[in-house]
Amino acid sequence: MLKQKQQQYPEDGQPLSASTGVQFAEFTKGKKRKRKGAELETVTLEKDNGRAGKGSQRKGAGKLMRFNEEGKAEGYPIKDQEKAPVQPIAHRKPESRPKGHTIESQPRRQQPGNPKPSQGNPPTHLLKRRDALLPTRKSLPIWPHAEPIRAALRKNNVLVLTGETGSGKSTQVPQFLLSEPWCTKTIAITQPRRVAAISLARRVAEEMGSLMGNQSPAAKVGYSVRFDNATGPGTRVKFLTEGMLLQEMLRDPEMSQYSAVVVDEVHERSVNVDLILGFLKNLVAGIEKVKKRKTPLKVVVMSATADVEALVQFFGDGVKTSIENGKIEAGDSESKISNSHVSIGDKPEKRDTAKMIENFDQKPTEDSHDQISTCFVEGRQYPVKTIYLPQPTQDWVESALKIIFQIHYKEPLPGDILVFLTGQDTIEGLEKLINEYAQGMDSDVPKLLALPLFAALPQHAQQRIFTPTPHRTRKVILATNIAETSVTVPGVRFVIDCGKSKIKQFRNRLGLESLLVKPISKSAAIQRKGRAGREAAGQCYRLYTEKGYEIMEERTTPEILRCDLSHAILTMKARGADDVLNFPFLDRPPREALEKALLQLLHLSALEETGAISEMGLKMAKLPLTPTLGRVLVEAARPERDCLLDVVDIISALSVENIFLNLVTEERKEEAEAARRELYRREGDHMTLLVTVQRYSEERSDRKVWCEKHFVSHRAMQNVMNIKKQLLQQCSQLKLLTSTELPASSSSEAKTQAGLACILRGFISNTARLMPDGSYRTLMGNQTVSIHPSSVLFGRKTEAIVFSEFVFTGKAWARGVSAVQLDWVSEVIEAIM
DNA sequence: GAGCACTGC
Repeated sequence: MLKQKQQQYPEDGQPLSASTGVQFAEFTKGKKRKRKGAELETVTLEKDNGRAGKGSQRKGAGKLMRFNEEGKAEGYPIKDQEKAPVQPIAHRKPESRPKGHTIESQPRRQQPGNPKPSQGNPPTHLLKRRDALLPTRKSLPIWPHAEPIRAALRKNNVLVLTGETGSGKSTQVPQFLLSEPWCTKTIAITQPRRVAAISLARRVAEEMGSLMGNQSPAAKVGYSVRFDNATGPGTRVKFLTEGMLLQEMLRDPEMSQYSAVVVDEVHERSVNVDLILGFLKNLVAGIEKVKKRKTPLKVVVMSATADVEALVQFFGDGVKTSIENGKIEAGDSESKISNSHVSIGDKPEKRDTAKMIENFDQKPTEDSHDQISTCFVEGRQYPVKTIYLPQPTQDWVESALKIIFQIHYKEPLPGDILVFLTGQDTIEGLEKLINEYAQGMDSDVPKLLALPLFAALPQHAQQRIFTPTPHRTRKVILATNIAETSVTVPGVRFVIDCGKSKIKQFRNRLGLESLLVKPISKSAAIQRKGRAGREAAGQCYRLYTEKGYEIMEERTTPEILRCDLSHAILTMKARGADDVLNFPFLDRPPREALEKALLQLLHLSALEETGAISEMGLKMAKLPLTPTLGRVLVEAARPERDCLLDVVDIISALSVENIFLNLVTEERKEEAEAARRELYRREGDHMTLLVTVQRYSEERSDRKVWCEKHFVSHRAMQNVMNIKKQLLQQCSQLKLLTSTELPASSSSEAKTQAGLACILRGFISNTARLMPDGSYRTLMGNQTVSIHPSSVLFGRKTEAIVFSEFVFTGKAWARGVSAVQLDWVSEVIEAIM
């Protein structure tokens, strides 16, 4: 069977014949250009061709590879960043690191005569490095735009900047603004991911000849991410994650420490970025009831895709329009803008990069903030040829397999293949098939090395994609959409895109979330394709037809339209944006979703009957937890509960991915069951988590060995301890930690009951009772739910349950389950209804 | 007796 199939792959390196069922319609430029709606694609191709020669001639381009062309060391996830904050990004090429020293170690070797950093002058080697980097900076596409950008922000408070991949916007824009007369304080630049914030800060520090913020009081550059704050009194450029800035905005509503906020990667449209933009809009327009700033806050919104119109409209009169229309449709706003506005400078279609700033009045008012500047900066990308399937396929694992071997036989090395798949199971399935087929290859054919890549994969296995490809070998990286944004895989010239991805969707009616395999959007398809053209010209095989591409949605549905909104709304209320139905949303969630979330917050007593935020709600909003978990924590601090320390342990464990390792074989599973038995508690999963965290904390000899013995993830437990520490700090700040709790003050039975009562208070909508037929039905909603097989209560019958997770995967499952008494549940429900 | 894309405070 295997042999037969192998013979379908010709050995002479010719493409597969029609008999194999794989044939591709070639993507032709001319044909495509005439087609409307595919313009973005066409434009990229055109421009790519134009830039290819330039790019390849560019000297020193390769040396910058550790950063992408924006000077951004794109997010290889170093999970234990806080443990190794100065660890070089995993895929940095050794030669691209500063030679002979690191920024971190050098200061200790200061010669006595050299100026000390604390005296305000950076060490000379930093200045040398700064000067050496200047030519590279000057060659970035954004460099010629420095003056227009400065001029635009002198005139207006808001700038929308579209910069394609490789334009250099993330590193250069803050540096352009630093010397401006209005810029007397700090510039904040937000990033969706920790690694990006950290590595951008490092890069900009190098370019500015500065130390990192926590190394010297004079250091000008810093970053701030959870568990890792590297800022100091002299920090003028501060990279932070979106979540970090949101927390700051709750504590300092007028953002008094900043002169400007640069919101980067807006096109990714995280819930956090949507909230930040809404708050900034209110702040810039003076709508929010915050203390007025003495100087206006400058706002730069940066996006990779040309969504300028929507953003301009948003900061212009967006609020009004969006309320009138209920929901802004992308197409709608586009046509409106183009009718009422002149051209906004160079569109992507043009290759010429003349001055691109043009201001245009949205509507004349006395306020200058109604004027928004826009700017487009081209990127640096090699051309990528797109190849579609002639016929749609159901079995993309099979199609991918054929194309992998077709490329392998036909295309010369080097040139690795990146395959986008939906999840772990399809990845592992394809990996197995590749290895089977590769065994049958002739010895004169180069080898194939299949490497899986998904977030749940252990760190060391993920690292394998960065190790140099062995001689006469082609890597095939099988990835989820982690490779779309979070990880840049080096060496890729061929992309195979299955056109699907798993998307989480919250169902308001049922109050549960489900994970669905859905077609990706055009913008995601373009993003995936672009991964083939980062180092050289490439090819993208799409496992769908050209028609299939054309019927894709233009862009991925923003997260705010498909998630549980209770956290977002609590944040809004905590910031004083009381009227959530009229909040300036870039995309307005359906009314039903907003109301569902408001009701949920009311049930948690985070809101008063009037809809105003309660004192409890304010505390919950300041905790790095979902509203439900926040509520559990606040409940535990009440004197009559008095079980805060236990509950912090449980919540910390609930805040990380599974702390119990997932075992594959039956044998290992049984082994794990036996080893964990001493941790399991009949009260359920929450008390089991508590015991596990307690035992781990008590372990004084070797915690790693303890974890191995109990089949517990050491990495997850380290994370639990970090979160625990942070929660305890915040509890003390919020005056929650004033209880007289003593470990021996009450019986363990009473403590368990108190802990469960707190969990019940937070998760009151996630409760179910046992029915006579043995099934469970939720008490608020009357839906059938089953205890997930991963629970210690699986297969057990108890009169009522409370669960911390409610997911739908073929069937409604309760995960993280505790047994409770039915009258406890009824009591709480009666009290809140 | 099931199955889990990806971030982040």
